[in-house]
Amino acid sequence: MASFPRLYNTLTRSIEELTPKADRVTIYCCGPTVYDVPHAGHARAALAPDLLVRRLRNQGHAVSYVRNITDVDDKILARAKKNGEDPLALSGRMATVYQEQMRAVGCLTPDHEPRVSDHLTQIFELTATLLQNGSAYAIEPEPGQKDIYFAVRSFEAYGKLSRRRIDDLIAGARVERDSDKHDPLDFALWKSCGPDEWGWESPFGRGRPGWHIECSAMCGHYLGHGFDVHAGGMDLIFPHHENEVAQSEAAHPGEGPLAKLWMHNGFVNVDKQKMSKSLGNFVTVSDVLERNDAEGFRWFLLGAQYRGPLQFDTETLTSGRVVFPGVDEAERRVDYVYGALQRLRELVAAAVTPTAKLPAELVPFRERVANAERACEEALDDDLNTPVALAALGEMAQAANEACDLAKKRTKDVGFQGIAGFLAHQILVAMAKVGLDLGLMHATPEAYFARAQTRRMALRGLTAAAIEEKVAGRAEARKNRDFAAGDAIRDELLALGVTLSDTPTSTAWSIAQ
RNA sequence: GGUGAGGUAGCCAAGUGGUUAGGCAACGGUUUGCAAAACCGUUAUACGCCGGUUCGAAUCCGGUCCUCACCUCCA
Repeated sequence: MASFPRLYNTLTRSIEELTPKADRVTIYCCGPTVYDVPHAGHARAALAPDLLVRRLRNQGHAVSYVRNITDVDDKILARAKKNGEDPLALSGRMATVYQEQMRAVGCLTPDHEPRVSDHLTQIFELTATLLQNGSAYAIEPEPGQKDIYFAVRSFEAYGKLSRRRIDDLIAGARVERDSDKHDPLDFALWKSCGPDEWGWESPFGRGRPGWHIECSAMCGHYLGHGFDVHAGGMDLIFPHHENEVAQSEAAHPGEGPLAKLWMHNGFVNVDKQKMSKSLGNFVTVSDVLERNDAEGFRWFLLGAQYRGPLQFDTETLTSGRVVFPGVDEAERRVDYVYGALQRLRELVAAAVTPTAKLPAELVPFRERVANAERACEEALDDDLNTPVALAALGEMAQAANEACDLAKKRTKDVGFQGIAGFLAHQILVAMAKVGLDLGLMHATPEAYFARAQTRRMALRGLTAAAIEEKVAGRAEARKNRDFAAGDAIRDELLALGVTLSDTPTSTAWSIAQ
């Protein structure tokens, strides 16, 4: 029986079960305007729909996922001018960075990543439709040029998404400089420009599209009118999404709403304030990935439910180095879970004896893991409650560690080892499933720890060869039972950030964050 | 002014009427040559404030204080 997640719908202000119109769930996410590198907030915004897509696919549903890239915009033009760069070269460059970094934080590549510059035709068509049916009007600042505006008052339902009344908006009265508009709330579909300015030839003369029209044109082109889920940041509810609704629904009268369900993610806050370019308090994704593991960052972002605020703390150490304590903490959790996975894999590698009936002392482990797996899925289906889902994954890792501890105590019981290995295999399967939903734990533990170690060594200016030389020296001292000398070396390494852990046969080392 | 979100233990963060969220940090213990990791326990009868409803409220209702966001570009 097919089931679907329940999600908060901004349109109805309530939690609803996602009920797709057709066999394929259609999802559109408002991506970034690419005039600069992405910051932590962009990553959070990409994450919410990514979780939904993952969950749906893992439940066996077909999904069409579209995330646009706005590569035509006045901010891009302004930045390009400043750089002395072609605007599309700048936006192209930044789009690549965005795509790479979103992939790095574990976001699936969307089925389509349309760019405005490739969809001018669709924008022309939509604009023409709105002109034809009286939803939009043209003003001619120069002969042969046209500025085209959407007539907000022609769309009766205007304000239904953001719950604003037109008259309240007028009362809120920003100063309107462009008095050519019929109404101060009207917004541009097409902005004319001179022959030497950045723009495209259109049926309305040379110019550039307005801010909102590109999303209406692209979501309609890829998903049709009336798709299932439209996602984006909370700051887009008004005016961007309100205007999208107005444009698209005015162009498709009688065809129902543009999107059935609107999901909006909360902000990443720095000192309780929204992280934003204009405040200058932003931390870029590169800043974080330089310092922390990508999965640690993802875990951090999942640590708060997507609709609420997420507190991003920064701390400057006495050394001057800036660290992100919250991300560090999340990364330690990732270490913990990978550590448990590694132990499970070792147990499986040693022996696996499939059995229909586990001994009584192992039954509780299997039950805990099954419960945690169910809790994780239920949490995700309940409006993507990722903090609860992460707690469930942590519970699985803890059960795994306990089971491994138990097996370790019984190393001489060969029969038990095989059965424990079988249990370990089952736990691995369950954790892999949960990891797939969350977009976490997709590396092998060995690969994860190797990459973490490489990065942490680089941060501290250490090399493996230097560390191993010290470790060898300590092993020699310990072999001679000169524990004082051995401990001195260990303390020396610890001061450098290297932690040693002795096993009966060898010494492993790891780097602190 | 209009609209919306939120205030939960030292910190982060779930929870929308009654049975443990979870994590981090700190401390104690098991284990260890000593450590690390792992495991167990404590910190924790926390829910901005004042009333009300109820057998029972962090959770519902009324009031109030504070914070943040959107109304101009924003994920």
